Amino acid sequence: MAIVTRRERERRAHRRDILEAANKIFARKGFVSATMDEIAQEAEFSKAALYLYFKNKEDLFLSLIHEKFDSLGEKLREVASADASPDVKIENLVRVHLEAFESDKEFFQIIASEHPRLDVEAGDRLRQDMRERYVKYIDMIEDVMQEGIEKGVLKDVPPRLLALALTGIIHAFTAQWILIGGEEPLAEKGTFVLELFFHGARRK
Amino acid sequence: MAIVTRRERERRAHRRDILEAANKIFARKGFVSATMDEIAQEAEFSKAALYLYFKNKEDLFLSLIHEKFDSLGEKLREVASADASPDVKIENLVRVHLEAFESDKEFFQIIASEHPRLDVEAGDRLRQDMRERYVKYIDMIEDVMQEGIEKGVLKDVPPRLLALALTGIIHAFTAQWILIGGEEPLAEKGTFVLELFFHGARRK
Amino acid sequence: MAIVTRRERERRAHRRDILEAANKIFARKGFVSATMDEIAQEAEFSKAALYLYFKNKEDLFLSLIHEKFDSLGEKLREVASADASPDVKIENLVRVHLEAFESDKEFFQIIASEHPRLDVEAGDRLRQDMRERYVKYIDMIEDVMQEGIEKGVLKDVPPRLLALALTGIIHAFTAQWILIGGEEPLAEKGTFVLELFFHGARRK
Amino acid sequence: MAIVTRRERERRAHRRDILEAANKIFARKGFVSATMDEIAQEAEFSKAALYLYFKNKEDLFLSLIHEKFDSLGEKLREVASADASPDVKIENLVRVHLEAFESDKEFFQIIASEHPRLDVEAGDRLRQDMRERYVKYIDMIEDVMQEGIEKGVLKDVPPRLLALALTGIIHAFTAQWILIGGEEPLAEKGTFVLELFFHGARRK
DNA sequence: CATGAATGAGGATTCATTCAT
DNA sequence: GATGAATGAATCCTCATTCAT
Repeated sequence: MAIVTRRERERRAHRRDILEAANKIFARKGFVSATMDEIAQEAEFSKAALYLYFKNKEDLFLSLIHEKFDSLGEKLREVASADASPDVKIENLVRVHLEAFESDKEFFQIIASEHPRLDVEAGDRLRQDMRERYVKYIDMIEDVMQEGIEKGVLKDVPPRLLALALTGIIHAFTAQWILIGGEEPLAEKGTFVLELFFHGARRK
Repeated sequence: MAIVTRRERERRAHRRDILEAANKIFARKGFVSATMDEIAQEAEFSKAALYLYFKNKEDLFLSLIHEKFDSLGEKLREVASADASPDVKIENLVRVHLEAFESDKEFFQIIASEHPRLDVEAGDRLRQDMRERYVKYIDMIEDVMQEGIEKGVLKDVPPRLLALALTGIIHAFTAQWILIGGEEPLAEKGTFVLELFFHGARRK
Repeated sequence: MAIVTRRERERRAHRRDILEAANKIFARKGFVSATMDEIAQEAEFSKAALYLYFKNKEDLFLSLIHEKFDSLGEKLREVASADASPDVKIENLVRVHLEAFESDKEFFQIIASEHPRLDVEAGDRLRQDMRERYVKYIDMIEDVMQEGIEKGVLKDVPPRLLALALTGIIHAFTAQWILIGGEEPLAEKGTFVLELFFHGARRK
Repeated sequence: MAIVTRRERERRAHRRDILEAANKIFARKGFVSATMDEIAQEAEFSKAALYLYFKNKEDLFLSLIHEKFDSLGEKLREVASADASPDVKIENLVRVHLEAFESDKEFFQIIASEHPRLDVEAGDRLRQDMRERYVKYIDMIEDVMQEGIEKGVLKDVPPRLLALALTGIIHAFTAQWILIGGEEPLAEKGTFVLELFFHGARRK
């Protein structure tokens, strides 16, 4: 059992406050346009204080990405490794996704906007890092698809393509949902996503 | 008979050169991080020269967006208004999309990355403008879906959701394709996209 | 009892240093030609530091104008509202003026050179602001003239014209004084100014 | 009799057009802020054309100053060297001044605003040059004052101071006149200027 | 003679980051 | 640990001036 001093507790709380502020600002402006000044203001700390908790702007950004991404990853992993049929797993996958998006709209805006530039301009840690996370995330979904194929639930096509298709649909819905203000419950769209993914759009 | 002097011809060519350079740099760095200096270098012009052709950085960016977006829009409009069954139209929609992405990888990277921040931080022309284009683009696809529903080809569900699903799949495939380097022909994925969109992933 | 921390004291001192440097440079080059770089250099600060104390170049300039102008205005107001005959008031007016010019040669060079363009190209705060100050300044002198007329000391002519004439003479003397290097004491010219203003140049 | 070809005539006309445009723009913006582009636009010539008629911006400005200043100087010289009493000469001096100001409001705005910076930042021709003109101008007026003193019309005080006082009054009136829009006839103020200069403001 | 096009040399402003207190 | 203050390194944009046609 870890002993956590008051000092340590406070430290963590402050760190969290800063991350939350960063989340808001990065979502609003994107990585480049967001300024440390703004984030400090939002966090109600001095600019210099940010540097006590994070090495630099990139580190702050990355920490944010890691934390949130890991949290989603954790949930997905649970779903994927659960003892359930592929059907149920996929259903849960979608649900967890939509719930995550809904509860953290701001963060996923960041992801959506910063992701595409990742492969180019490689070299710096940031890009490399985000890319890896993303790949791992798709990999995990691919695994579920693979299992679905093996168990005869899904068509025998490249499972990566299935993973991409599913996440593509989810992301498109989410993007649209953000675009229209993110008010109505997103989770409700789950059944539609699944219906479409499983059976397609053509009338039988 | 349009009289085009050599002067005018050169002017247009230079404008085009700059746009192309901008395309490359914006795709690589995003709007904010791209610098006029870099673009000038890429275009083999002086920085000041850029300002002879475009009012400022935003104008340059917007001109780029307009031009390319309009070109895709034009092609989609042709497909949508052609005298063909919804099936064929959707097939063509996908094909045109993938072709466009393939032939202009760099540009669509820009779109993908700049779009998400558009609704936030709105106010300036740039955001407003891009947002409008995007909505118009989805609208057009929605119309095709609507027609498909009316003609009994597609399930009777909100056509906008169908439009989002289709573009979501396409974008996911494209993003992945870009991620892995954009080498293998993207167009080949068309049949898979259609199969998935029409019939879903479940084995019958 | 005002509590002034060392921090605060230093801040004010630095602000003052920058204003003084700005005074010098603006006087030498005029508002447009003066560069923030030069001012920073003169103030022995980094260029960026200037922006910690003033919003921008215009703000720096305006702050300078305000401060000095207000100081002169204050002195003139004292003179004007004193309990004294118009004769004495006018005498004091001239004296205060010449003293102010003499002790702040550089600043009044700025005024002289930036003022004329104020009415044209109006619109931005700077112009508007300087113009208002100037009008208020002439107004105050006009009031003294008005009083002189009412008390039968001055001829019954439009008091504004008298105000203009007096300041005109003063400014001409000052300009000349600056032109020849501003070395000999300017205050000595006071009696001559008064003699001329009161009795004119014609031999009796 | 000089033979003036059409070529030559046109050249001069163009030169004049440019000078006039420059007059307008310099008056509006001051030397530094005025741009060659604006002047070209106003003159309805290409920017490059300006350089066919004037070596550079400074040369254009100086040419303008010279021309106008010389014209005023010429008139003043005529007045000064006329066969008339000092009284009449001074009267004419004032009249010519006010007429000149009135007919060339824009130009004298330039003078008023650019003059003060002339003595500092010396070295470049421009400053040097304008300064000389100005001194010569005051000198000429001083000569008339000197003559007035010698003929017993004016008080025996340093004639330069008298010259400064007279021009000071005139300039103050003019500045005010410009400030209020320069509409009402300025020349009417002549008698007031003279009355004040000769007899002062005190009631007898 | 005239001009459209091009550019080098700045200049204002911003911002991540460092330090002394 | 926290912060106010300071700065170097960009970055956008402007403008006088030159040149090929």
